[in-house]
Amino acid sequence: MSAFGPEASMPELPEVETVARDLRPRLRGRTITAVRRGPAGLRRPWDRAWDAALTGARVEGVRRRGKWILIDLAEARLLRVHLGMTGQLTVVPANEPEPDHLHLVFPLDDGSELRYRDVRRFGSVEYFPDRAAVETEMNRELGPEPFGLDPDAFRTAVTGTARNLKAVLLDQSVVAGVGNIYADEACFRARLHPGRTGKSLRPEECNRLRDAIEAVLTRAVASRGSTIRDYVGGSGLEGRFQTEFAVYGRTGEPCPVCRTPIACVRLAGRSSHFCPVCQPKDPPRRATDRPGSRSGGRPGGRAGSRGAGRAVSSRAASRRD
DNA sequence: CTGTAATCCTGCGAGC
DNA sequence: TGCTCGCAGGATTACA
Repeated sequence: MSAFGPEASMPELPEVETVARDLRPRLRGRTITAVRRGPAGLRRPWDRAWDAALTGARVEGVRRRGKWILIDLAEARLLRVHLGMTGQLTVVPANEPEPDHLHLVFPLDDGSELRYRDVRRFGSVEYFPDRAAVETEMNRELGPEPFGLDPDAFRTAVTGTARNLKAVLLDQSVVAGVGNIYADEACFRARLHPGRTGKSLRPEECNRLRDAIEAVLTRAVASRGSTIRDYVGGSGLEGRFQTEFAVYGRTGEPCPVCRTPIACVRLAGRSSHFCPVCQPKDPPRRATDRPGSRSGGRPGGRAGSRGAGRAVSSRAASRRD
């Protein structure tokens, strides 16, 4: 592992879930007593009025949605955090020495404090006075959580686009929480080339992908996510899933299944790792396939072509009113 | 519609 | 030793 920065945790769903779980018992029931800010701004600018709004706010709970951490505050208010690439959200004793790149500190009523540190400042911390309004907006932009995905809806979303699988998996409106690492790992587990187009997948391949996403993320959550270099979760413990990477960051190393060197190409603007043998680019044709068996009569589900102005895009498939 | 690339940002390692 | 450069990438935006 040489090409990764020192803070590179690349927080995807498993890492964010780990942080949320670590923070939950440390934050629940606590009251924020002040707000301190560092000089550097984050992705979304901090509103000075939030200082007063947060002071005295009691924390009711900590949740995760996609890659977002949601800190529920009393009176239906919300603190929303995105870790970006290098964000770290921790609760530590207030007398703990402050590290560099510390951007936000929320002292708590028990002598500890919630800290947001972020070297590359791709992350964000935002306050919302109306929790329900934010959730409505998030549910409009985010697809379903990747656990217990409805196979039919997932198949519709995947086969309804000409984009490649890597782009589809990174699209948070299709499935929420998948990032570059777990997209590659899921494609490997499903034995699908990440450059395959969504609409080229047969139903059985869609189901394989669906199952692979869930399996990879479940295992990663159980391992407390992946630690690349010295990333730590909200409690200071390291993740272990990086030792289970089959393809990610393993360019040139042997495929764990067939020993073929892992390849790396750029897809959707991201480095994409795969086994050229286990994940063939061309859709496999089975000997048992009857020639000419799939002809007419597509089930009439016409999802596209909505004339309205808004860009509904692929989101329509997984959206529910 | 799809893809590509730039944007934000810092640290690291390769190369000179 | 010390410099530049490319790269890492989540989300967003502009453009081909």
